[in-house]
Amino acid sequence: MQHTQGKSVSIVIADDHPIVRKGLREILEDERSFQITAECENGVEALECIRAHQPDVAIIDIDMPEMSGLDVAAVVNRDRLDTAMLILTITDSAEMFNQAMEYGVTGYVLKDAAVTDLVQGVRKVLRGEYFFSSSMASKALLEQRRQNNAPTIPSRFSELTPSERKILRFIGEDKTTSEIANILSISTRTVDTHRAHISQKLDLRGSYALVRFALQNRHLL
Amino acid sequence: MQHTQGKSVSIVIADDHPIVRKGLREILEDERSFQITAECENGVEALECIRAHQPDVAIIDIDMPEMSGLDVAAVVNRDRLDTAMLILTITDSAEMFNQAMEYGVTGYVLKDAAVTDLVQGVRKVLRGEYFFSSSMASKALLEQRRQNNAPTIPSRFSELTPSERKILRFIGEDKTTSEIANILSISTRTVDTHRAHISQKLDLRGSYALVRFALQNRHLL
DNA sequence: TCGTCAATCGGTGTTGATACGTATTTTTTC
DNA sequence: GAAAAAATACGTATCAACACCGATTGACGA
Repeated sequence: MQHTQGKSVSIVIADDHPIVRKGLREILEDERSFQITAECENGVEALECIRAHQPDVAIIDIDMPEMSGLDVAAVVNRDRLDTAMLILTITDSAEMFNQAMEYGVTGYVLKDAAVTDLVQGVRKVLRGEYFFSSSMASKALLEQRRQNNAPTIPSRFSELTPSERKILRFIGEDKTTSEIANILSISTRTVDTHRAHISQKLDLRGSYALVRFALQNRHLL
Repeated sequence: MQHTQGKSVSIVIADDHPIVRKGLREILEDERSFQITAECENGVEALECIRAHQPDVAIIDIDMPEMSGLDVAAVVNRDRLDTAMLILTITDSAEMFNQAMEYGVTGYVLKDAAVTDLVQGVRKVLRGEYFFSSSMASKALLEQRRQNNAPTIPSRFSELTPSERKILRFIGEDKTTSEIANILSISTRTVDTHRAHISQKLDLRGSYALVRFALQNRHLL
């Protein structure tokens, strides 16, 4: 990563809310060395911007139309673009966090973080360091402990097989077991089995918990 | 409503996200005559601020900890405080919109509205006029047409009785009928009856639809 | 080739919720 | 004080899902 010292830092902002963009711009422009190269209002645009301007840092909202912030990160990572990424989000879901990490995102800031957090975050990712909002950091620590120490309540979402994910999507769409069976032309018992496996892996009990999960994690499916 | 002409306009901002507050402040301070009297980060604080400073306009986020923006609006309305209210929101739910209207809110701006919308909105509510983000306005028109023309699919959410709302909240918290019955020390059959009435009023079929509704409209309950 | 895993399908009993109803008591409102 | 609305409770049949348990097939890698 370049730009470790005194030169100007180019930044691209991507968020679908103009008010948030304005806020980000003002906060960042209070820093002498920061320069906003472009503002984007969706994921596709963000990707174009990053390709075109090759900024030092991209600040990307997760929840955007067209293409989510995670998708943008995935492509930036795949194409090995030389732009450090800082993800902005309101939710602090561990799954999204892990996804982001896999896509080479090194900064993760909650929208309700302090203003100074953001500036600090940009500085850190620029230097190739990691930065997380403090509340996020505690989450990450928990996660770590979970993976190292304990066989406790592992939310093994990533272990879901393709079929299981498909079923889970349908559940989120309010389909009953027999409806799903009809749509997929398989037996209801098969769907039943898949449901059972999903519940096991996610440590969920009861049909409603499944619906809740599917609704709340639609973006992962 | 006072302050119809050239004097300075005092404004209180309430939003739990510092970044959004910063954005709002910057946008509003670009207007000569606007003056930010205070920033609040939750509903309780907002109410105190409004009471203490008696601002001309309060810009209130709906989704705040402690006390929602709607609750704040309800109290401001009940106590007949002389502050015009402009609600900020990400969702454009018709129910919330109607609630807000009932609480004397005259401005309703989506967070993804244009920056100019916000300034314009403040100006309008200050003059005692109504202001809605354009996308909101079209929703309102639809609503109107629905109520005038057609007896189609009336979501009679407001007809829910207090008990029914209470039950619905529990349903959203994943409680079964018998659990709810235990908690409230009433018969399961009573809870059954309430469920049936709720389903009727909301035109929902199946237990999952109820859970979905409760989850998606938690803020209304 | 052998084992593992994903995907498929089945039996049976139990629980939770719905869809019909009806009916009493309490509270609110006029 | 009477009418209306809300909260309370019950019967019975049916359906959807879970919780046990079991099994077979095919693919892929060690």
